[in-house]
Amino acid sequence: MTPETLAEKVLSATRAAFEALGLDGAVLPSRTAVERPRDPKHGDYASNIALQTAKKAGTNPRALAEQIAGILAAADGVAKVDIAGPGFLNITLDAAAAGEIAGKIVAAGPSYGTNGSMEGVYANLEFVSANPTGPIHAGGTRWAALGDALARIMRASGAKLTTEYYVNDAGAQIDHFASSLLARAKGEPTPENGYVGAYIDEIAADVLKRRPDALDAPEPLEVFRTVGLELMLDDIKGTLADFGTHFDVFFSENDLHQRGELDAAVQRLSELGHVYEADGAVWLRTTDFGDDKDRVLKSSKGAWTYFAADCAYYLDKRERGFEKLVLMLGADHHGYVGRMQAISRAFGDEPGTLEILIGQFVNLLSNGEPVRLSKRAGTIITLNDVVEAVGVDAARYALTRYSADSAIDLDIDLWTKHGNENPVYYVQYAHSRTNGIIRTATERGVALGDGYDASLLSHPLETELLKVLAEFPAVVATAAELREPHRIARYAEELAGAWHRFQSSGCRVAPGHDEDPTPVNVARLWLATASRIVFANALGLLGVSAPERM
RNA sequence: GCCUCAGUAGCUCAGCUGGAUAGAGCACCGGACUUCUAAUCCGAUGGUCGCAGGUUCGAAUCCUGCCUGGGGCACCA
Repeated sequence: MTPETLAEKVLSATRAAFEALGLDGAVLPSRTAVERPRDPKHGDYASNIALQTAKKAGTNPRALAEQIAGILAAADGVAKVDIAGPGFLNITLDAAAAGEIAGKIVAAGPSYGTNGSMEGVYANLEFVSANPTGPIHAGGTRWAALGDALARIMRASGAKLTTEYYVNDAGAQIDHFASSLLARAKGEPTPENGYVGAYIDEIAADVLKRRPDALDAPEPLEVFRTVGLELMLDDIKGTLADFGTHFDVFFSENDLHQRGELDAAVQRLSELGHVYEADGAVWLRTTDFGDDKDRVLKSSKGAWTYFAADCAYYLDKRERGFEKLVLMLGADHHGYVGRMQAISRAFGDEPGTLEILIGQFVNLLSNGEPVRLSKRAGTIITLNDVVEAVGVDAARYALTRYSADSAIDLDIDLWTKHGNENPVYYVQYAHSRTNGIIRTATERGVALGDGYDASLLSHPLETELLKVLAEFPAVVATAAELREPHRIARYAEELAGAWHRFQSSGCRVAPGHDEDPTPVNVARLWLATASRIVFANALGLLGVSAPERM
């Protein structure tokens, strides 16, 4: 029995109890959940529904719990229901009912963990969106890992999602980028506000390789702008692809300008009555929507601001049909939240249409000291530096196992260790060990066959492992709802612990060398196979590999 | 000054949409490999959940104020 099924039984038992006691069923929630108690003495699952509803219904939690327990105890698969403390229901399942979950997981395979919590949500998830004037830095690396994992998790929860990278290929920064390239190509010093680093020299050289005539062209700067941008963007795309992060759309800001979408967006905002002119500039009255000051759309010099492009981009996304726009930004951009939300409201959208996730910074540590300089970029640590230091798997795992709200110190020494102090190895090793055990059991004649006797999975550590396995779909759903990929990593670590404990307990999956397989071996092979599936699925949601052998 | 994130074991962090005796890894101490991967496991030690109030049957979790640290407050991009 899955926790979800049990929760439904708890709810229907509660409904029946309300009826029996003549209480008003209107106070009951439409759904409830059971939790896995920390203390095994409290049964397999616990429900606090009596505590949550008794007061509203005007009765005593304990009395209500008594009534629910009586009804629930008679349900299929429920062995025992105890009442504890102020009114907790402690539920123990039949071993067979608990053991069924292994079969369900094996049957579901790669789809185990998918759930419908975001079914029908048509969403756009934008992340990284680093300026194409240089390599992706450490902060962007975090969003690359986190955003990609979140995309996988939301899709596993049924969302119809497009991932998107906004390319700021218009404006002054690109001008500085182009003039920096041109200067280096001519062997001149980098101009003021220019970009420096080995990559500028490389790209300048590559532009010349592709366009040997670049310096003699009628407008050399334009050649360096166009070709340089393309090369830089290709470099970024390649880096992201190597990192396992996929974007459905790379959206060009320049296209917005070319298509006249800024004028159209501002026109629309103007019609809605939120635009005014003052001091020679054109403003959006964002203060009507909670921003702390109004924002300029067009400067007194007649140039569109970046903010005007933001408005156009927002409108473009909405006109492409997305109902929910999720935007991941670094903590250095949190000041943008107010004005971005104001754009959404100014266009008449409901609160919640635009959702902005703010993530804190990443520091790279080596020997306990912050690493500050990048080999290639010269100034700041890049995604490639991080991957070079710890590898893709460790980097992705390290960047997704912490809440985005926490600033993290990524310690190179820790994340390259081969031991259980390194969480990614701990989890990957558990997977490969599971795989090895299945391999050995298979060699010794154990096969899944047509089925297994679920009641044989009754050892306390088997029961515990089954409960952890059963939790996975709910963990995925919660991670999707709260946009918190780190829950998947933490869950994987918990599962690894449960698995290692099970297999260290003397509960053997494979028979001894000269022994014939028993029904217990078969049942455990189902359990091991289910475990392997969940490890692989959990790591898959994080974009981390699940090695067969280590 | 305002906004925002964080403050939980010696260290790094979970837990925070209110629930039972606050957890994990590391570190330290003591154990377990003729047996499916010891890259593992078991046990012990370790806590005024930053401080002070409040809300209630119940607060690490919600509210208010304060303290400390990170980040941010452009007609830049």
